Amino acid sequence: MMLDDRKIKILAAVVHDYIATAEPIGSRTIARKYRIGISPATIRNEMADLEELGYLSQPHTSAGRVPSHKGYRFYVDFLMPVKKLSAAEHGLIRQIFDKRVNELEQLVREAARVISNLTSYTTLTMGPQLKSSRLKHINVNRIDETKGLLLMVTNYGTVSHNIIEMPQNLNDSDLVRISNILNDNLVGKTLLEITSDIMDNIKNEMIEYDEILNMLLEILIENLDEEDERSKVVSTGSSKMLDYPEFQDVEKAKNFFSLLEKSDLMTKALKTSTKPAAINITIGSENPFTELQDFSIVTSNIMVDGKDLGVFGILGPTRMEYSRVVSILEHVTNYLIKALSTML
Amino acid sequence: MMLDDRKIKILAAVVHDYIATAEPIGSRTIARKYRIGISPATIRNEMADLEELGYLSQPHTSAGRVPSHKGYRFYVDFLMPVKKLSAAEHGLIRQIFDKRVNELEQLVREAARVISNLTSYTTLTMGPQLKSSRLKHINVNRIDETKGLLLMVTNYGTVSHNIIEMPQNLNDSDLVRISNILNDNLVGKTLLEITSDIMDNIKNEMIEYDEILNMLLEILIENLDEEDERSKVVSTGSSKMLDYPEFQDVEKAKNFFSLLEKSDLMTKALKTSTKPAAINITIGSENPFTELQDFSIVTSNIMVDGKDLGVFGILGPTRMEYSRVVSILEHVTNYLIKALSTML
DNA sequence: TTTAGCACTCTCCAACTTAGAGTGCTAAAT
DNA sequence: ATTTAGCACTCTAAGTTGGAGAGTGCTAAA
Repeated sequence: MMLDDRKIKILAAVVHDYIATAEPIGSRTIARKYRIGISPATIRNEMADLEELGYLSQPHTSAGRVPSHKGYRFYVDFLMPVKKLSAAEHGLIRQIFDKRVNELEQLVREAARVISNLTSYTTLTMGPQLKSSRLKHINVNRIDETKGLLLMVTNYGTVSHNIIEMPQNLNDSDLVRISNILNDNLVGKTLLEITSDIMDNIKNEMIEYDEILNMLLEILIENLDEEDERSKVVSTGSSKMLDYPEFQDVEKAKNFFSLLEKSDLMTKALKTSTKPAAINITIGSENPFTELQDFSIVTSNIMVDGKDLGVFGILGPTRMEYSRVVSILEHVTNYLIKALSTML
Repeated sequence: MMLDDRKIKILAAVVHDYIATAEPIGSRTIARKYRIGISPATIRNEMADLEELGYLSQPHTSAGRVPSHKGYRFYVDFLMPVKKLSAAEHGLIRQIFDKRVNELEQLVREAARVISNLTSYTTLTMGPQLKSSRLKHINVNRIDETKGLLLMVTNYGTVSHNIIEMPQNLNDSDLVRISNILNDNLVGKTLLEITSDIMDNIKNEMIEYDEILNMLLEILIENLDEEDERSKVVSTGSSKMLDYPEFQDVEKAKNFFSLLEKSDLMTKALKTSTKPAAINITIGSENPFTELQDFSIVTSNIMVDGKDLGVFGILGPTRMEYSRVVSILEHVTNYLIKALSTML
C-alpha cells in the first residue's frame, strides 16, 4: 500500500502547508507554491485518491484538503525532514546546563521552560517514580533547641527535607547515633520497602529513641504520598496555546486547560506513550484516551544507566511542527542525560 | 457628598445584581427584583442622578446601568455585607492546617489552592523577601565519597539545600568543624550581609579549607538570585478565569495570561497595594498600573511577630464577589498566622 | 414629588445576499 | 491513456437588512 512518487509529493505539500497555516489547502495553491509540474486538475485527481486511501480529508465539500491522522503518520514516518536547530536555539539549550545546577528537579524544570519557549507548545514533565527510588543518605540535624531537620537523598539525586519537633532529651551525639543507625538500616532500600517492620527492628535496637523514631516513621509514610505528588505531571507554557487558531474558541481553550488539570490522565498518557524508543510520537486518534485524540503528544524518556528518571512530553495540536519538536526534544534529552550521568 | 437612603438602596441593588449576572441592570429589573416600593420611572431618575455623581455608568444609551469603580468603592466601604462562610467552606480551609506540615512554602501553596477553589478567582502568592531573612542554621553533610549537601534554614522557616562536589581530602570531623565555623560566623546574618568579606575572614581562620569554602561562597551567591526567584509571585487557578463572561473573548484571555507572566509587574502590584491594613482592596482604576485597571485585587499580608512572611492576593474582574473574597482571605490568613506563630 | 405614557435609541439576532474558493465531472488536448 | 481546460455546482465567510426587545429620558398628569 505504498504511494507513488507524485502522491507522496502532494501529501508532503498538504502536510507542510497545513502545519504552517492551519488552513485547508487546495489544488490551485499546491500547483502555485510547490512546483510539482502538473496542473491543478491533475492534483485534484490525485487528492481525491489520497482521500479515498485515508491520508487526507475535507472539512466540507468545497474546502481544500487537510491531513488525516494517517496522513500525519505517513509524514512523520517517511517524509519528515531532520530539522537543524539554529545556533541561537542551540545556545539557549546549552545555557541551561552551563549553570552549576546539581539537582534533577531544578534541571528538569529549567529544561521544560526552554522547550516550551522554543516550541511554543505545552511541555509536560514527569519525575521518576519515587516509590521505586532507593535511599542513598538519611540523617537528622538539629536546627535549634526545639527543631530538627530530617534529610533524605535518593539515588535519583532528589533531596527531601522535613522540619521536625525535637524531643528535649536528645543531645548531639544521640543525633549522630540515630543518623548512623538509620543509614545502616535503610540506605539501599526503596521507599516502599521501608515499612513499620523494618522500623520496628530499629526500634528494638534502640529502645531509648522510641519517641523520635516513631515520629520519623510517620514522616516517611507521609512523604511517600507527597513524593507521589512530586512525581506527578507538571505542565509548562500552557498559555502559549492560546495563540494557535485551534484554540480561538474559548470553549476549546477551557477544555484544554481542564484536560491539563486531570493529572491522572496526563500521567497515564505520558506513561503509555513511552515505549522503549527514545522519541515517541502519538498522533490524534492513535491515542487510547479519547479526550486527547484532538492532540498529538511527543515524548522522550530520560534514561540514565537503565534508570528511568522521568519523561518529557510535548502536547500540541495534531498540526504540530513535528520535525522541530523532535529535534528540540532529542537535543535537550541528550544534554540532560549527559549532565545527569556525571552527576549521579 | 453622602447619598440619601433611596440612592444607596438602588446603588446596592445595581452592584449586587451586576456582580451576580455581569449584565447591565435596568430600572424595571430593580423595581421587580428588589422591592424598594417605587416605580421604575422614579428609579430611572435616581439612576440618572447616580450616574451624574459618578457611581454608575452606561455601556450605551439604551442599556441598563453598571457600577463604576467609584460605585464599587462605595459598596465596599459602606454597603458590603459580612459574608459568613458555610460549614463546608470552613472545613476545607481548616483541613489544610490539620496536616502536620512544617514548612511555610508548602503551607502557602496549599492555602493558595484552597482559596482559588473557594473563590474561583486567581490567587497570587508572594513569599518573604529572602534577602532580608536571617540565617538560622547552616551545615554541610556528606552523602557519599564524592558528594555533599549544603543545608541552610532561615528564620522564616524556609529550607534550601544544594548538592556539592566534595573535595577528596576532607574527613567527617573536618565537616563538623566547617559546619561549626560556618554556624558561628554566619547565623543571625541576613543573606545579603554574607559577602566575600565575611567569608574571607572565615577563610583566614581556616586556611586549610580554602577549596570547599570558596565553593560554598559561590553557592551562597548563586542562591541569592535563585531565592529571589523563589520569592516571586506565583499564581494559582488562573484557568478558572475562562469561565467568566469577562474573558469569553480570546484576546482578553490571552491578555490576562500574559499579564500573569509579567512577574515584576505582579510583584509591584502585590507590594504597593499592601498598606499596613490587614486586608487591602484595589478596584479597577485605583490601581497605579494601567494594565491592571480592568481588574480588582484584594490582598492580605501574612504578618507574624512583626515579620512580613508574604502576601496573598486575589485577582479578579472588578465585578468581584468582594464580600466572599474578603472573608475567605481573612479566614485563611488568620489560620495561617496562627499555624506559623507556633511553628517559627 | 411621583408616576404613567410614549417616542427614541441601541443592541442582538435571524434571514438573506454575495463573493470567493474549491471541487468533481466532462470533453478536448497531448 | 494521461493530462488539462472549462464549467457548473457547493459551501463558507462576510456583509447587509430589518425587526424585536430592552431601556432610556422627557413630558404631562396624578
